[in-house]
Amino acid sequence: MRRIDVARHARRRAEILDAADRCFRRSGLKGSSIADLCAEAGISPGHLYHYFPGKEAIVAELARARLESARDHLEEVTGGGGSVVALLIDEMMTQAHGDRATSAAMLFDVLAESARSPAMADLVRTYHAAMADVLAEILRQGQTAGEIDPALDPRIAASVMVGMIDAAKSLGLRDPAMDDAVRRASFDRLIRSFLNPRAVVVRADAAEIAGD
Amino acid sequence: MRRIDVARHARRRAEILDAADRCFRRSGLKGSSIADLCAEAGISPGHLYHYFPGKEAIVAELARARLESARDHLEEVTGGGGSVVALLIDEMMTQAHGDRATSAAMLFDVLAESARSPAMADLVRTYHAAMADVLAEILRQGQTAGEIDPALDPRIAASVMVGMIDAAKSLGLRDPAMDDAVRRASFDRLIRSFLNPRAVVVRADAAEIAGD
Amino acid sequence: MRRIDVARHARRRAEILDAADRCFRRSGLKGSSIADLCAEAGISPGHLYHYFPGKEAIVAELARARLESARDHLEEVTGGGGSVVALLIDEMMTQAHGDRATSAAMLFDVLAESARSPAMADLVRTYHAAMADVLAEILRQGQTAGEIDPALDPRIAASVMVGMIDAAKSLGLRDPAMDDAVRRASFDRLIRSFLNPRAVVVRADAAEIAGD
Amino acid sequence: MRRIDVARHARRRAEILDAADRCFRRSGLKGSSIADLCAEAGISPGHLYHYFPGKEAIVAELARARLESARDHLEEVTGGGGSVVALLIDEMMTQAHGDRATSAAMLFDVLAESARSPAMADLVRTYHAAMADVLAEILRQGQTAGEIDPALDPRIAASVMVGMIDAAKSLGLRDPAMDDAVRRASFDRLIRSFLNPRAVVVRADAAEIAGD
DNA sequence: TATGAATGAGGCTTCATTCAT
DNA sequence: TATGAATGAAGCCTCATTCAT
Repeated sequence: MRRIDVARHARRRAEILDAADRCFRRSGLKGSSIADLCAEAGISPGHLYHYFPGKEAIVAELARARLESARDHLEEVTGGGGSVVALLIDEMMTQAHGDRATSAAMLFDVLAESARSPAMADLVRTYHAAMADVLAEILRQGQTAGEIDPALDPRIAASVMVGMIDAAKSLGLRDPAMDDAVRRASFDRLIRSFLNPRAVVVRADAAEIAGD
Repeated sequence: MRRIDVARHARRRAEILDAADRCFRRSGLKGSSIADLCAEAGISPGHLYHYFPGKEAIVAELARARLESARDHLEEVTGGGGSVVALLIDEMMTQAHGDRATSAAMLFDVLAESARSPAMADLVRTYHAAMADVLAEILRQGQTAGEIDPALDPRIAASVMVGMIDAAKSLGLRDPAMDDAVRRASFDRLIRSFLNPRAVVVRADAAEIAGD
Repeated sequence: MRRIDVARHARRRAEILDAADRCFRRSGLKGSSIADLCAEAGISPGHLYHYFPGKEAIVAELARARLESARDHLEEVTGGGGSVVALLIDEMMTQAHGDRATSAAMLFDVLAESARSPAMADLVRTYHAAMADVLAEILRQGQTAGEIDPALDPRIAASVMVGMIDAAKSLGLRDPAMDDAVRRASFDRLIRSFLNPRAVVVRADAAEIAGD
Repeated sequence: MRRIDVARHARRRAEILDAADRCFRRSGLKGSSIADLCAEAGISPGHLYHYFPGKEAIVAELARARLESARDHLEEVTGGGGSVVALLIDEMMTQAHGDRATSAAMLFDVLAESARSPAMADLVRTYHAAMADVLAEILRQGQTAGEIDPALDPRIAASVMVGMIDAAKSLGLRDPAMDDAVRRASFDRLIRSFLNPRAVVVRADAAEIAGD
């Protein structure tokens, strides 16, 4: 008698998560009420509990989904060839764009919450490690290709790179007036000179000699 | 009598703000109730409204106070001599330490809120600008002293430095297991090679020649 | 096919009632939700309404079933020979044992509800009368056998006996630490001396003379 | 500035407890909502939480108050002289009267809850012990006065007496049509023959000889 | 200045019940 | 017969804020 069952359930769940995502971006984690989520999802307050055991579970699942998709995206990007460093910087600027402010807001909400909720802290640590692992692999490729200073510990540098992505987001909020070209140039220099200071110097010298 | 009252009033206000600060660090902006603040400050709920028109005002004033004190601290530190770059890095590590997690949590709460509340956004922008101005002055001194690449725009670099402080905080939450020496070395390299890649390379070469 | 369906229906109903019984014992009348009953019975919430018009009907039917089975049990026990008084006391201790606490809890829930709901009050009165009628017949047999004071009104004494069964249950909750042998001895004396004080005295005298 | 303070607070608390008592008698423990209590007490829903941390606390305090007052009442009654057994029976009938049904309902609600909630079980056990201690003292006096069989363990008999009070309540609900004189006579015989079977027999003999 | 009583809206969650399939 | 999606009222509790004292 039941047929679609699982698919339908999963679809509904996803819809609710989407609605929750919109609410959380708009009003923050604590600023969004269950009633808000339900209104956004177009369901009744009671019905939400057929899909999730509570608000915390929704937050956790959404946070996990976002962190996971960030990692997946990184993994996917890795496949192509080309300059690893350029790729990294592109990635960073991309992360800082899009629904820039709201995306950053939710990330910072999650980070703030991770300082208070052990469960959220676990989530954040786990997915940070996963992202850093993916990035470390990219960095190792860059070292093999001679693009990146071989003396750098890839895993530690990867962790720092994630910090740079956060920095890009924080600057997006702190200094939204900054010109995008300037922003990109700054992070370009920041990342390049961290990953391979020698290349930066050489390039600068070449430019100088060329009469820049 | 007038003067004493004014002083008393100001003192009380400061006490309440301190209490609020403790609460907000502990439980977050939305997670702290007026009752919590009052309990922490040792006053009655009604009385709190003699000092502040509402919770939002407390949050705003506290945020302002914190941003202002961060700027003041920077300004104060500037006075001494010594290596400007080393000073910057020390400053960054200091910021990342202390009640590290709780301090970061409140900053991220404020940043997240700034994506939603125009008033908070103004506050964040204004004080970011103030901090960046102070930092820019330090960087200029470094350029005069030959420590920092003179090609760098001091004001833009200053903005990036603030982003690095945020990055240090975010990494403190994302990767708390990272060794402090490693963390310091990473940020040392990050900042030094951003501000003066040539110096980093030269120093590395010297170390190599010395047979490291 | 008709017959099978009817049997199936009855069987299902009984299963649901059993599940409800377990829930009600565990969590109380108001403490058990329809969802709980369904989970325990292994059916869906919607389906339950094919068998019962609502929760109240389940409670009523279950109460009736329990009171009825108590009466049936008494009736059944009556058949055998032997001392009627001993049989009564055994019955009382048996009632007080088993899933003692949970069984008592449900009885008291029903009694309490009977003070509020006229329908429940009717049920309780009706089945009390039925039980007392059965017990009265036992007592009459005891009087014929000379075991019980013939001056006692059997129907009234029967009502009191039911009260004693309730007392045994209440003491089980009020004083669970009381030793079972002590409990039995107490109720033994209570019942025997109520039903036939002379026999108790004579027995005591005999014991004394024997040099106890 | 505050003056009445404590007295006012205590008065309000008592008023709320009274209102709660009325609600619980009327609709049962689980059947009374916080909104009901507040409406009955004439306060707003939120305000109740200035006096009690939650519903459970109200239930517990009310249960405690009732059990305590029952014990105090017993203690008070003890003071007078006269036949201890008569006093006990009077007490029992009194307990069974008054707002009989509602009082019994609340007791049974509490007993039922004690089978599920450890906290309530503790309360019930504690106050049962207290009541039984008081009763035991009365029984000891009766033994000294020669009214009660000296072979009886007073503490155990006291526990059984409490069970009899419960039985009186249960019979009030099960068989409300029973004539009060009959009810009294039954419990009179029950208690007297339990506490001193010999006296009952002697009295019966005397009555018989007198030509009853 | 200072208290804490008081409010009522709103938060999260549970529930008995109905409905489409 | 059987499911489980769906509802919306209600339950307990918290909150920012106001008011009488």
